[in-house]
Amino acid sequence: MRKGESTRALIVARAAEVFNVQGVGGAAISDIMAATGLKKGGIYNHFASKEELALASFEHATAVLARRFAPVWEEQGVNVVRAFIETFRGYAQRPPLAGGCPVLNAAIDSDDTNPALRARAHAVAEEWQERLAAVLRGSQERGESRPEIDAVALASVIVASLEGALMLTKLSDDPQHLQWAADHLLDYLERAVCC
Amino acid sequence: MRKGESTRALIVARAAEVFNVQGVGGAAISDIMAATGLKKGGIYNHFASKEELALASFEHATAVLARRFAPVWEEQGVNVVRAFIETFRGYAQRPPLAGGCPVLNAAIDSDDTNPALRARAHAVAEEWQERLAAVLRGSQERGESRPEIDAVALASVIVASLEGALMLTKLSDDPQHLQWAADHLLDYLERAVCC
Amino acid sequence: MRKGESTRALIVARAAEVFNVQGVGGAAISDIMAATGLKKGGIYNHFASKEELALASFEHATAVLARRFAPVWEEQGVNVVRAFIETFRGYAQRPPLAGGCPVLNAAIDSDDTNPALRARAHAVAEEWQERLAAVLRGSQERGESRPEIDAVALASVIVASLEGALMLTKLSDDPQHLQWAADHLLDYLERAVCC
Amino acid sequence: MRKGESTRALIVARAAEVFNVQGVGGAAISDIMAATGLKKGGIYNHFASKEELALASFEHATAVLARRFAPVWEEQGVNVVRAFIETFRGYAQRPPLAGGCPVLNAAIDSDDTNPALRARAHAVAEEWQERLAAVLRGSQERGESRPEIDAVALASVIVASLEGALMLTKLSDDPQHLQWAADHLLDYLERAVCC
DNA sequence: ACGCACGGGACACCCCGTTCCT
DNA sequence: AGGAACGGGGTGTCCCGTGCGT
Repeated sequence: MRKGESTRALIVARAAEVFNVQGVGGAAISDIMAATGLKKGGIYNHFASKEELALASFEHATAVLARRFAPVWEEQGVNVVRAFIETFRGYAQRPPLAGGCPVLNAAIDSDDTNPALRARAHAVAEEWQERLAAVLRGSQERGESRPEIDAVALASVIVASLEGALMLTKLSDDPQHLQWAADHLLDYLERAVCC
Repeated sequence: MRKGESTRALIVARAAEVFNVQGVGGAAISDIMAATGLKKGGIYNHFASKEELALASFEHATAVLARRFAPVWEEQGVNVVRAFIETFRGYAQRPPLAGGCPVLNAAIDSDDTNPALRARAHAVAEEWQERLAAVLRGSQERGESRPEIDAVALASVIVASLEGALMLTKLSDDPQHLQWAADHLLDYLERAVCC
Repeated sequence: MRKGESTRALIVARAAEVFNVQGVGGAAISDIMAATGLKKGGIYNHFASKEELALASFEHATAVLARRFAPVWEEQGVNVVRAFIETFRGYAQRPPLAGGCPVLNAAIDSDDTNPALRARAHAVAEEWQERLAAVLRGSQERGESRPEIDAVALASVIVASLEGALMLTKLSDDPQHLQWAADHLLDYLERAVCC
Repeated sequence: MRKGESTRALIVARAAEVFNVQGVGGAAISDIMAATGLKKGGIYNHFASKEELALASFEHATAVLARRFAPVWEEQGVNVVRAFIETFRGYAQRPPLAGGCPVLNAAIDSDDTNPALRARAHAVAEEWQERLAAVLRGSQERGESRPEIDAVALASVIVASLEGALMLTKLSDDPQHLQWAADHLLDYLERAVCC
């Protein structure tokens, strides 16, 4: 790897956390400077603007998320859903990124500004739901799950519950909300699966 | 009401929406000026600082929320929970405030800055959960609900699911997520209640 | 005078010296900040850009020059020329502006950039020459000076000699060059006048 | 001449013009790059810093001047002075260096910065005056010139007049000023010489 | 009570000089 | 010798909060 690329990777990695904690609008380049140890010139050598850096940083954040969730999609059948829930539960002890779930943050943080960033967050959330829905539908087709359940709806509920619990956990600084949500979803899943 | 007070009320009402949409840090006084038609002097006559205005605005936002939820707490027994869920479902068509749920926004928007604002949002979320938990516990004590359910946990799950669904709705601009979450919770509730 | 106007006048007065010493391109806004005690916002409140400030500053510089030279034009006949030379000679002890003659500086400093500034400097130099030439021509018409002398040329020589001597004085830090030039011109004038 | 030396000579020659036109502070390395066709690394291979390049460039500029003035000092007696004036007059049609007289430019351009450059310019101006003064003194000693004239002062006046006229010519883009100054000096010289 | 101008401060982006690596 | 990379400074803009005038 060339010198510049490793520097660029460093910037992106640090900036991803800074942006995730402070928001894109709330973070100044000086914060990125402090986090990376580089000066302004060194940062603007790799990115034309703050927005470009923000986009690359979010891309990095989603890549970190993807790496965390990679084992989830390796599971078989409904175990995918269980692994997804457990992985989310792990956010409490071992967050993939400082500042919480980047999807949640990006959804709220960027209102109208940064439509690109918002689109990326949307894409990640959609991918999660689609994958979960596909697994649930497959389970139904194999007769392992109750057919009257709306797979798409359940996938949405799973993601929503976990993200919402993450928010409550962040707000109250109490990881219990995440545990409750995970337990609730697993419990609900048991009844939906067994037939 | 004196002249000044009505002006103050106007400022707070408009500022609440502006802050809810753009965030406290992202909103400039000039935005408040545009929203109220007043000039800077007119605003700073009523509030010492932007932060003070933000606090008063959030107070206003919670008051609006409280008014919206007032009928909920008038219900009897578990109907309180059902009414709570339905009220949340109504967010999609008729949001109490432009920009979405102020609790959700405040939870994400204010990371470390504005600890007072964060505390207020936390208090609202806690109040919701405590009231729902109390209702559920009362229902259990009266033998109307299954005793093995953790009332506090369920209250947390309800709030988390709805707030999370609100986030997904905002992210995808699709109110369906909220519907799914509400349906799911009502469905779950039915099974918990009937015995 | 309103508050802002006095501030503006202060900025212009200080900036005129800074620009005259360091040149427009060589002077940073931070130098103006240090010279005025104001911060950047306070300066840019009064001027849209550095160039606009530079123009206003040069306008101030020419006004200072005009005030210094005002008594010169009050003189009668060829005494105007003598007074002009003596006033220039006074530059050595009491420069009208720190950094030397703004006309000389502007002529060299602004090569292609700042054509407006260059035009102003040109106008001042032209005015001097025209006034001197008019005086000399009047003297010739009254028969007080030798008619074979080219008034326009002599006016040019006077200004050129004094500005050039000013340059040598600046370069060698020796006011003698200015004295020599003044003495030479006065001596030459004597022979041209008496007939 | 080795390859590197010819490159160095090319850089110096081009840079001398760039610096003479834009000033040392006003010229960027990128301007030198554009003028030479070299890249930054190619330039910094030969010069440790911009200032060192500026100094070498000014040295080159003075060498060009010296070559132009070499025939002047070959003349006999007061003809040296006449040749000096005529050579200066030739500046208008055939400037030795783009951007005007480097002595004049250096005197104004470098205020405090680049004291070395200033010293070089001073040395050139002094050398001119001393040589002219020596010639004039020699003429007086030989009884060819009026003894009451201050040779040193006249030398200063000659240089000052010509440099000042050069400035006016540059400012007004009219070579006439230079002609007038030359004519005036020659005319004055005639009267000083004849006895 | 409200408008406006003013000043302080921070920030994004740009450009330049210099060094290092190739 | 080329070119990327980095440090530093500079410009213009925005915003917050204050004070004066109305």
